[in-house]
Amino acid sequence: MATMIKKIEGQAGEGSGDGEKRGRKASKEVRRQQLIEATIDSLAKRGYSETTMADVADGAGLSRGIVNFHFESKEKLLVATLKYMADEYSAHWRAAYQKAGDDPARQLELLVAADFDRSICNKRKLAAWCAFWGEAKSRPTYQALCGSRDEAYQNVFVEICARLKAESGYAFEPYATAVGLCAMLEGLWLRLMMSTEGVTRQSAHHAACEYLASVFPKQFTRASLEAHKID
Amino acid sequence: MATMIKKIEGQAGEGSGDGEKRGRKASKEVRRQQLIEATIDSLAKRGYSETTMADVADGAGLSRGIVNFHFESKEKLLVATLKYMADEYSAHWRAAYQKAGDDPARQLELLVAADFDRSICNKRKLAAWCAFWGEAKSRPTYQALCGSRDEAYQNVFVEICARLKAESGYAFEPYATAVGLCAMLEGLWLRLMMSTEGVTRQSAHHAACEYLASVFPKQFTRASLEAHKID
DNA sequence: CCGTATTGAATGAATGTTCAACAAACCAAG
DNA sequence: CTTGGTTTGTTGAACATTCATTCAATACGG
Repeated sequence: MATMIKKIEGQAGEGSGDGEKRGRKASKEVRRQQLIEATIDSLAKRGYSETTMADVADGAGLSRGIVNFHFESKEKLLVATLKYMADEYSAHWRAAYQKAGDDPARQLELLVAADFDRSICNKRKLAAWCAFWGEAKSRPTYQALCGSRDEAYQNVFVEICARLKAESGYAFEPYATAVGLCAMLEGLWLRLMMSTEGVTRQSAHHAACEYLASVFPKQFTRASLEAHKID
Repeated sequence: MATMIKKIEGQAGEGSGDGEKRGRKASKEVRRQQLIEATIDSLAKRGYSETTMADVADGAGLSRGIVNFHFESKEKLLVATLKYMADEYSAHWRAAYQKAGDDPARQLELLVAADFDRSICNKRKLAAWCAFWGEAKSRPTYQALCGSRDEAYQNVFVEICARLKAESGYAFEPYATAVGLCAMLEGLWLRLMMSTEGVTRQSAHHAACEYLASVFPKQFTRASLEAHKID
């Protein structure tokens, strides 16, 4: 934690050259970041309904009233936390998508692998996501932020499926197939979070690869997917 | 609601012939049922964190203190509610499984269809499930009840996949394929609950069928699955 | 010194739980 | 079929607790 703060302070320091209140403002951002991380911790450890302002403050090693200073209310804190996670997730899969170049098969493989990357697919983050999902139905703000993830994400998969069908003459419907794939990825996340044992990041990724090999046999063999395992 | 109560009272009356305190005991069960239904309503409408004892009591049209009489505490009420839903779900898929006979392909088709049946796959129940999922990580009791659903359920799918592989010579791994399929079904539920529009029970079921047709081409054609659509 | 970040105690609202009083069902006796 | 007493279900107000929010006082960088 301390390391991360140092790094961010460093970045802010080097980043923009406007002096004056930069130090202050950077510190302010550091605090927000710090409190958001503590919020994710609390969500993962205690669940949404038992996450309290006091617990967040304690987790960040700060005093009780601090959260209402940096965020206006508990509601705002939670929205900021969800937004933070949504942005992080979005940036992560877009990076993988870009790295894959123009080959749809490679795009698919990297996008699927990205979903099981350590940096975003760990018990802590998964638990936090699930906590928000559980409340999303009754809160339009959460629903919008959780849903926006899918909007663009799913469209990319639809496009990839359509291209693979065109180039290899598959019989499937691109849209329905893409929806099913996205659902499977989310479902595997759910399982990773739920089951105490038996399911690991590796085995979940393996199940997804099994799907790729079955549905897109012209592009993927089980041997080739095996070779590109995640860590 | 009133209709349901009548029916249950009637069943209890006809059912067992031990007189004495039977009428009372039936009424007690009716109250529990009524309160559990009100709890599901509240979970769906307000979410887990905003579900209060007062709201449950109001929803059932009863007084405030009644819940602590029939259930010992809020915690116990919620556990009973989850158990109720888990039992209902279990009974539902087991019925479909039994109805399918011994043909693995038919078992698969009916099990998948059962997951999108109106009686269990509706916004109200889905929202309640998701509310519990969101809290499952931090509560061993919830985790056990949510997980027990999968235990037996998933094993059935593994068995079916193994038999289909043996009889038709597929290349997939039965276990990984079954895990992926179960995950997809859960993920589709999640999507049904999340997205305000665009996803319906029918389209979700369609996506699952698309998966069946892609992974088990020897057993399913898109045309045949189309013929057995759900209502 | 000025202004800003931070503290921690005080406050008030929300909520789960308890309980004494009340109502209704039940049963036995007249 | 009444009657009276007993058990059981129900009510709603009182209580205690938890928790988000507020704010006056304080520390500290510029």
